[in-house]
Amino acid sequence: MTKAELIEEVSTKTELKRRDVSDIVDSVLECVKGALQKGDKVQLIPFGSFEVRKRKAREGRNPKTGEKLMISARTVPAFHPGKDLRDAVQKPVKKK
Amino acid sequence: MTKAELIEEVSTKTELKRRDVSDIVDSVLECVKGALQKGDKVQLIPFGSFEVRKRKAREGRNPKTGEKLMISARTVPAFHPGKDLRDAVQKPVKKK
DNA sequence: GACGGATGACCAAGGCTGAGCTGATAGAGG
DNA sequence: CCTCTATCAGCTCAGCCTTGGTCATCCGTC
Repeated sequence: MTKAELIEEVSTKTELKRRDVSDIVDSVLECVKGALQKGDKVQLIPFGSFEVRKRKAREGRNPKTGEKLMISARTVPAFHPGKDLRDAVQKPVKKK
Repeated sequence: MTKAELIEEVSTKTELKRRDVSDIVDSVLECVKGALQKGDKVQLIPFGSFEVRKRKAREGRNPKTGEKLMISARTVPAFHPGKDLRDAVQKPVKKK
């Protein structure tokens, strides 16, 4: 599902202009990005939370050449799913 | 940052009603959840992608008692950050 | 606006899985 | 049309993930 399809679906659901939906979705992503830049956590309860994770430096490896290389410590964006999402994606094999 | 603050900020940016923003954000999350339930991937380029990840069954451990326990295989929601996000959360040490 | 219900964070310790390294290409999205 | 992402290889270690109770907080209702 692409952003266009998502916007299509949302505009249908909410009966709002696709332009507005697109605008809002874009702004939401901008805001989340901004918050993460500031190191803030974004909580979309009960959907999940966006947060930044510190990654320590480690020894990686070039999968093509097999050469060892140093991966510097970095900050990566992470998403922690909420209960709603975790439950939703579970296969209906086991119904709780 | 909570959902309310996010909506506040987005409504300010887009100059749209807070009610509409809230409605749309909610619908977006619903759509993403639905797509993930179907096993689809949701691409919010260049922000990132939501996808489901298969987790193999493994032997866990009760951190309280130390007892071993079997963790059944499961499907978990995951978020893969896009280039924009990955770059954004990096410390401004290196400005591109 | 205030309260209640619900959800998330937190913590313990330890083991193993999965992410992620490069980079070129192909395909698709904006 | 340009940019972005997925994909793939093999290998390694670090981060995560488990339970469960409690506390804070967030959302929604009244």
